[in-house]
Amino acid sequence: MPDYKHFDPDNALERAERLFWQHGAAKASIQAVTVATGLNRSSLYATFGGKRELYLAALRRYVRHRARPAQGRLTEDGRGLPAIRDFFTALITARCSGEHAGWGCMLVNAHADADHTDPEIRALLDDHHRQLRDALHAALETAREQGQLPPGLATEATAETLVLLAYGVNVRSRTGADADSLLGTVTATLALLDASCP
Amino acid sequence: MPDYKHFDPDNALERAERLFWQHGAAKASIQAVTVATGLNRSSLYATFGGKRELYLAALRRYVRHRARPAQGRLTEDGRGLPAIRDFFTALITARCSGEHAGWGCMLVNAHADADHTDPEIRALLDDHHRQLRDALHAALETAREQGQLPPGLATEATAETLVLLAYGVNVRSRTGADADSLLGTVTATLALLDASCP
DNA sequence: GCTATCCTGGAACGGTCATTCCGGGACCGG
DNA sequence: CCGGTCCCGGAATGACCGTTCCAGGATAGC
Repeated sequence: MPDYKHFDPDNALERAERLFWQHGAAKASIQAVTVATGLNRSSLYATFGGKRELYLAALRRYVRHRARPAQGRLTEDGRGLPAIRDFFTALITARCSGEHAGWGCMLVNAHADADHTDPEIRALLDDHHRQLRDALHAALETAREQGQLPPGLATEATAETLVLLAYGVNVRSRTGADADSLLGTVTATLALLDASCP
Repeated sequence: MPDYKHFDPDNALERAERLFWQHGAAKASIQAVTVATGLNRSSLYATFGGKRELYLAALRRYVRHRARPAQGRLTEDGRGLPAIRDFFTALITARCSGEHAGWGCMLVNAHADADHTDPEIRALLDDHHRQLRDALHAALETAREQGQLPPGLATEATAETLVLLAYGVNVRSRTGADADSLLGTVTATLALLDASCP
């Protein structure tokens, strides 16, 4: 082994991830990535391949480091509806304040700004969608077992609804929507689930 | 008056609108617009200005020709919840079948692929958001007057929720989500509004 | 210390981007 | 029919895009 990498690939990938996340796949240029990472074009191409591969790697990193942990917290929280509420509260907080405020969700952004005909991207988006829906569905099932839900509720369709609501939150957060009105939608939705037919 | 325009500006704008709608602001090039419209670059620039102005004009045309009519139908439909149901049904049909299937909503796409820091774009998106929310709110108020809703329902927050649900539908339709699962979310949501506390 | 191997830096590539400019021709008012 | 005015066609511009290539330097095994 004659030489070693002089940089941390995952660190570089994180910079790229943030660039793609904030500005979109089309508008974030390789040049911008080299500036953000301090890497040379050659190293970038040698490590990740072309731009498409880099974007895909960044997207996968986003799933691994951002989406999956949040989803994992939801899955491991056995409280039912309160778990769902906390999931949305954390989501809205992350979207409206802190370092990534106004960036939305990279996966939701990818629906619009990435090549949504690319089968690999599409599979990734579909995969994440399914997982989030299943996690919400499991939480709803838990809630039902604990008597938190009206008896006839269609948990599967409701889980899908909650995913779409989360997508909506992510979309709107990009124009700087205020956290309160977004939280209001969650409160209203959960009140509907919770208090109906008491 | 020495000369007249040899083309219909609005027709050209419609072609541009479709291009931006389908592919996004960043990926649709002026070259592609000239091909789609059959116009020369000169005519394009003389008529619309630069790319930013063309995109804004296309966005405004989308609001005028696509978003506002749908919203108008909702506003003029005095039936309350059935009006809301029909609004969503028409939305999902338009998103999942026909000529524009898989294109999503140009306004929702703009959240991710346009420059969401541009104040003019942001104002346009906020404006449309407010109008759709108000239309849904009015429909909910009508529903309440007709006894279709549970008494204590927060119609404002619920209207905002429905807008976000619509955004979610638009996002997911871009990856080719099937209409049935999207319709299921609407059915579940309306069932929650309708049947709760009967 | 030598050598073979890989990484790094920087230049260079062709292509495409948005934008501009000008010449030629078509039209309308007179 | 004529002249002035504007539109259309096409070429040209400079900047930036993603990608490739090559020379030089650093390293690990021997």
